[in-house]
Amino acid sequence: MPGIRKPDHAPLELERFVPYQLSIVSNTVSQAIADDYQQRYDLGVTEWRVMAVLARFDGLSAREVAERTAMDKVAVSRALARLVAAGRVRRETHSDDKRRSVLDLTPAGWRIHDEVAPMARQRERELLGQLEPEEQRWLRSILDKLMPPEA
Amino acid sequence: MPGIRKPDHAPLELERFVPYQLSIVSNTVSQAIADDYQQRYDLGVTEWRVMAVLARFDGLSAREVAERTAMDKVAVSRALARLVAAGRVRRETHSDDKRRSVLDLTPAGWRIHDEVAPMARQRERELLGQLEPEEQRWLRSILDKLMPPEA
DNA sequence: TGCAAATAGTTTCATTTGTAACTATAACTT
DNA sequence: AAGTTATAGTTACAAATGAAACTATTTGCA
Repeated sequence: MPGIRKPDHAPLELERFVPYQLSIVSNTVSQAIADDYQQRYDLGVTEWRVMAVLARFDGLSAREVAERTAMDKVAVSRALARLVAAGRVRRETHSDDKRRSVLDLTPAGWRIHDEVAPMARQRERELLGQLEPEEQRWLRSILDKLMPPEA
Repeated sequence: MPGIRKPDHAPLELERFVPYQLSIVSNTVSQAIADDYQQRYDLGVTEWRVMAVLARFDGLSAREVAERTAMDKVAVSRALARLVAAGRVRRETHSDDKRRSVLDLTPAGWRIHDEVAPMARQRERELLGQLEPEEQRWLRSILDKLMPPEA
């Protein structure tokens, strides 16, 4: 039976500490989503995020993908290498600027996207389903406020 | 100028997708806290979490630490190895069950705890400070609801 | 023009992390 | 008591991640 500490050290109560709670909730739901597709499609979280932005915006460069996914350029480069090798993303070189790539989902990439996206949405529904409609609205507006400007 | 995709593929809008928002907000604030102490004390996030629970509950075993930090036992074992080597945690063997360890912060561990805990609290205040008091209450009660039962 | 600085992206290497296997001790079953 | 199963914790190996150096191209400017 462990003892409760004296209060003069003012220890943190992890389970009521908001950054800790955010981390647990975030990891739990992200893991649940990842479990849906990781093994099934041999697709990592970073790769899925890249596919998700390319589904919305085609012709992006790798740097633009990095901006929109809050990933760094090395992570994007590695994810793209795998996606291109797997035939899920097409990579061409920009005609005016030969440093830049021009990225698109291939038909195979679209097929995977169209299967994974509904699963991700379903998990989001399950998460929000634990809340009352009023709470769902508060959570959304609070997260909008807390999101860093760049992201 | 990238084009906007046709809607028939129903691409995910990452920046409004709640699991994604949670991940960004959580990583941003966790990183800010970690930046406060990582280099300064040569202390990783996992190590800090272990110290935080030992500050509240002394004499825990490694497994109990793992439960209370939502970390797996390997991560706890590694964090403890570093903490013990650095003289921040004392590890003894349980008298009745020689498999179990009995863990406590050392005076050096307490000194670090007493410096880091206020910094962490300050970062939490800064995060919540972006919100109205009403929003802060909603966020707290929503996170309480979303926290998985074990954690 | 020609040279320095900036940008896009990749590669390399070290560190971190995750999974599985392993050791040691204790608990359960008969 | 003997043998099986479960538990606590560590170790070993592979995969993921991060930081820095590197290549190629473009931009800024003297």
